Amino acid sequence: MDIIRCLETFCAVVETESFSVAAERRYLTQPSVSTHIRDLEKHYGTKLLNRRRDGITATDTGKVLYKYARSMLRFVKETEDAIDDINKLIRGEATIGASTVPGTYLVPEILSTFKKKFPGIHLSMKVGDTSIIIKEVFEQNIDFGIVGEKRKKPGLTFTKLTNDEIILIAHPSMQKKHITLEELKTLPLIFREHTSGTRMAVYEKLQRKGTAESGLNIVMELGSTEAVKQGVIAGLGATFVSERSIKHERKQGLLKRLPIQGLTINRHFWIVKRSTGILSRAAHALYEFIKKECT
Amino acid sequence: MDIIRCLETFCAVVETESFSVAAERRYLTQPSVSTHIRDLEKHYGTKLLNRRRDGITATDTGKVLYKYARSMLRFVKETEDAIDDINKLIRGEATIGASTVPGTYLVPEILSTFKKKFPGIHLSMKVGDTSIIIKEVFEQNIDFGIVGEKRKKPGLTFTKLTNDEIILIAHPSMQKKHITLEELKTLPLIFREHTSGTRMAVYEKLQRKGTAESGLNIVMELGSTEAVKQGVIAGLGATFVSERSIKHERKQGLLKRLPIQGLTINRHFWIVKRSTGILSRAAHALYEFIKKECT
DNA sequence: GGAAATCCATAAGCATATCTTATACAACTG
DNA sequence: CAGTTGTATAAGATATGCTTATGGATTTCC
Repeated sequence: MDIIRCLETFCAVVETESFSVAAERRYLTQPSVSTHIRDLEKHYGTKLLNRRRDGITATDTGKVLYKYARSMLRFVKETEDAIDDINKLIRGEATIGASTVPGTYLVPEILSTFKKKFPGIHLSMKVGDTSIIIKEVFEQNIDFGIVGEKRKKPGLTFTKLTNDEIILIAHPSMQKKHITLEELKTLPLIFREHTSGTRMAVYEKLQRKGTAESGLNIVMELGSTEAVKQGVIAGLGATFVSERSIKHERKQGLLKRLPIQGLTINRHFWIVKRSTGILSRAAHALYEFIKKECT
Repeated sequence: MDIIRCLETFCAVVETESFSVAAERRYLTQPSVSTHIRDLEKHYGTKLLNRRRDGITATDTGKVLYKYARSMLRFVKETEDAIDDINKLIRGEATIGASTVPGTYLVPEILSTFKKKFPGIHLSMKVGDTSIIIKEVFEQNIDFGIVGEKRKKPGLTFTKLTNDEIILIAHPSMQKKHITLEELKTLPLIFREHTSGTRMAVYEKLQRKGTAESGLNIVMELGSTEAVKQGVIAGLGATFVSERSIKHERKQGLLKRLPIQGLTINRHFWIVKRSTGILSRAAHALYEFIKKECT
């Protein structure tokens, strides 16, 4: 039993005084909350919550546990912060390469996130053809590369970064189960600014299918993915996002996916590094970070 | 990921300076330790341990995490103690019933353990025929009962307590895969004192199979299950124990099970209570405790 | 110098835990 | 009294974590 997880749920229940509300807050279903609480009650050998019709209250024991649990969760957080603080101090540099597609659509965003966590690491990226990037890795000019395809070459290791599909999402009230490319042209769309990697990837793909930007019905441009999401939830239009970024919202039924017939925008990449080569601390941190972000 | 579990492993590795030794200490295999550490390193985004041939050392970050982890684990323990302390204060009484077999072999031990955790609860037990116990539960003379069989009766709920098989264990060097009842008679045996529930259960079963106590080759009588186990590990003889109590030792290959042809001592019981009846706090604690102990 | 041993990493298969969906049940609410 | 709200339970799907087996790197011993 993952006690930290259960205690988080327990705290949520105590604070919201409800299993079902706590479930929402924790992005779980209500039955999961029930089992978390049951497990805790079993673990500590005592009842922790009074289930009454007029709301949930902690028992005396539950109140004590709540105090401990809160401190414990705070402590877990503190630990993470402490390690993060150390990471902030790491200095060094990492030089990576990326082929055109990931170098345009994927890596810049990741690097910018990485930079926040490791501000002391100086990053540089070289964008070029897959063959060039692979050659550069082999010749130790860059620490590692991110490319769109795997190639056999002794001394190099390729690791797959999981698919990150870009999907169209709409308000759940939307009747249709899927739409055609033609229908897409009339659909009210919300987008981020032109420089967004997701937006560029979508445009490129649409263009290859014969649909130009001007052919779309863009009703709004917003500054952040979050704002765009909220726009869709508010029913202002549909948008394209990476599948990963809307897990919660889809689970909660706030958004629904709207497949487009004959159009999937699937990005999957490979990370290539020398099999034997030992990475610098900075490069290693970046390597692991990218793997973590794309898995 | 169960972070507490991983941190426990991490601390064990730091303290033992070895993955494999830590694995033993934690009753895990070495690959499990590897993944725990890998998961932590991924989680915190940084290397935590230096893997060198001359032993494992924590990185600077690892050292910091170790300090946090130790406090965290201490805190988890403290929380448990705090709840236990509250449990100690619970006063009340619980009256249960048990049919002859569980009332002799199983319940006394459980009650004694329970009494340590809840010293303020006054316990009493009535032993009698299954039918009588069930009647007593129904008539609310006792809080609940533990019986050897399930009977259909409206208004009562039966919950199965998992099997607790009593098995013969021997030193792993023992050649044979299994033995006969005849061979058992010559096998050097270690036992606990006569009043042990396990011992009584074994004797009773053997007697029914036509083997008296005097027919056994008892070489030693020791005071505790732990001492008996150590005796077997030391190669002094074989013994009977409940399957549950030797999980670790069997996993580690310190002990092996020695099945006896035509002899299984399998105890499984039912706990019976009124379907609607609400138990007192004390009785409820005992009810949950028994379920927890026997699952 | 080479064989054996030690120690950690990785892979594959399997067991178990943990989710989710569906359903039951109890207590209010209109 | 039907409908609604809120938690418990059951069953099935999925994910996680553990173990066994294996590999690679390094050291030790003869």
